[in-house]
Amino acid sequence: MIDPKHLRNEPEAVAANLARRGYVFDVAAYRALEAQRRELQSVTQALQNERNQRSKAIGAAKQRGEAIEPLKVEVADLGDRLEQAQQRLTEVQQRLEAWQLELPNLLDERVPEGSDEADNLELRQWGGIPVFDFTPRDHVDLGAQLGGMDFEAAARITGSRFVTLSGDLARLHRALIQYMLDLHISEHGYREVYVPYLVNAQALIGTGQLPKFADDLFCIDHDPEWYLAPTAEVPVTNLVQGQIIEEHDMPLRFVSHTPCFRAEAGSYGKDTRGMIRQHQFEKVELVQVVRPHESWNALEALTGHAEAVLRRLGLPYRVVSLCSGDIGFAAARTYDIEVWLPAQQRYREISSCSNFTDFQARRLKARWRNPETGKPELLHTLNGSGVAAGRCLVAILENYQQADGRVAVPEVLVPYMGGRRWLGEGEGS
RNA sequence: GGAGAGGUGGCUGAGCGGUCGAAAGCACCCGACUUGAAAUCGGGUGAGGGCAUGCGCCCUCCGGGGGUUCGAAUCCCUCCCUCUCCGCCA
Repeated sequence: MIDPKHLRNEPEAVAANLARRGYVFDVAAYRALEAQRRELQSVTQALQNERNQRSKAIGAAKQRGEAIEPLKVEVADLGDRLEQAQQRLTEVQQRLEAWQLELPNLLDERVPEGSDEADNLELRQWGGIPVFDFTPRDHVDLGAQLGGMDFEAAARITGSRFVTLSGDLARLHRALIQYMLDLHISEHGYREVYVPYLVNAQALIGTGQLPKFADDLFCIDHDPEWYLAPTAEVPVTNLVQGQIIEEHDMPLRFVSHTPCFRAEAGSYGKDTRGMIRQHQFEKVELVQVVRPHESWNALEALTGHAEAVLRRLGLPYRVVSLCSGDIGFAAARTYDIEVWLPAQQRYREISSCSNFTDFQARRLKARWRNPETGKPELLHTLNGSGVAAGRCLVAILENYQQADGRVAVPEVLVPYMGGRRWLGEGEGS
């Protein structure tokens, strides 16, 4: 949520910022509603004040042993007037709040202008693009040849956009996750957390998935409604929901391995082949909870932590700064890390690292105690994939493939693979 | 699933329907004492919001929602959560 005070004081500035996203904020309509709110609130509070005074007077009179019936008659219609005013105020307040919950975060000024993916700004590349003396196969073909990647079985069990892995591939997938967790815990200072995969609406509102993006979520038939978490960002960031964090505990750095569930509504016909876009995938997520003044540095550090995974795995990648038209709802600034996929001859997103500034914190009522003021103040939240396991598996298969269909195991994963150096030979394949 | 207890400020914990936003303690801040610190003493200290934006005035908040009442932290209904015991169980 955008700071309501800022919204009130400078709606034009907010509108101008949001316009960069292509979001139209109707300042006049907002002003009108806000004026209504102000008027109704003043009236309501005046009535409440009167009620309080009268009630106190009645209480005092009663204690003096005076008759209170005449006093009660005087306030007979006060209750009705108050209730009416309150109802209208509540209605306007709810409309305002609903509106504010649908406003995306303000963009940082460094976010490049643009309308879509094509306008994202490349910041750096790492690793040479591999050259093959044969036509590289994609991960689906490789998986079929290696055995153990079965989309048909998953379709029987559930439907499209699911996969089953078995043997070496299942183990490699698990090895990746273990490796990433170990790296972030032992070298990057994160604390591992285990969290619920089913989350309630309030948690999703807190991080910004609701109310606007309900179509992207799987909802469970349960009262109250529960949703399958689309990313660990939701349960992990909500660890600080409603909390006041002491300064000496900050910054908080959490890493969590979870499955992620996405309805992928609106992506029909997109990436229908293979594991790139699934309803269910595994991810190792990095979340940071920081003091406001350090969040921009934290974004650089967090992105570096995600990059470290790809460097250690020897996977070529680039980092792009998402443009104003492509950046997510809650983010003030986002770096996407894109890994090279030889079969597609292009970079594909494997991590997305964002600074949400105080946008999520305001929705979450997540605060820290600022020692300079002694008061609880909104903190800043960040997160990034570190990294998506499914897509990383794809990248390893495609980048490490050999002419004969075997796949080399990245050096750092060998210990996690029981010493195995090759997929496609020996037991397990 | 069955039975019971409870959810109050940063924490612990009081609170006959009427100056209760809430006692007390802890923690914290300021001051005094002290060479300094500790201890002690005095004072202060919840959050969100509206109007004024000089001081200030006012509203809301005692798990969530609804109700009774002139008036609710206090009574009623309902939902959620926590704890204890029993049952079942990965």
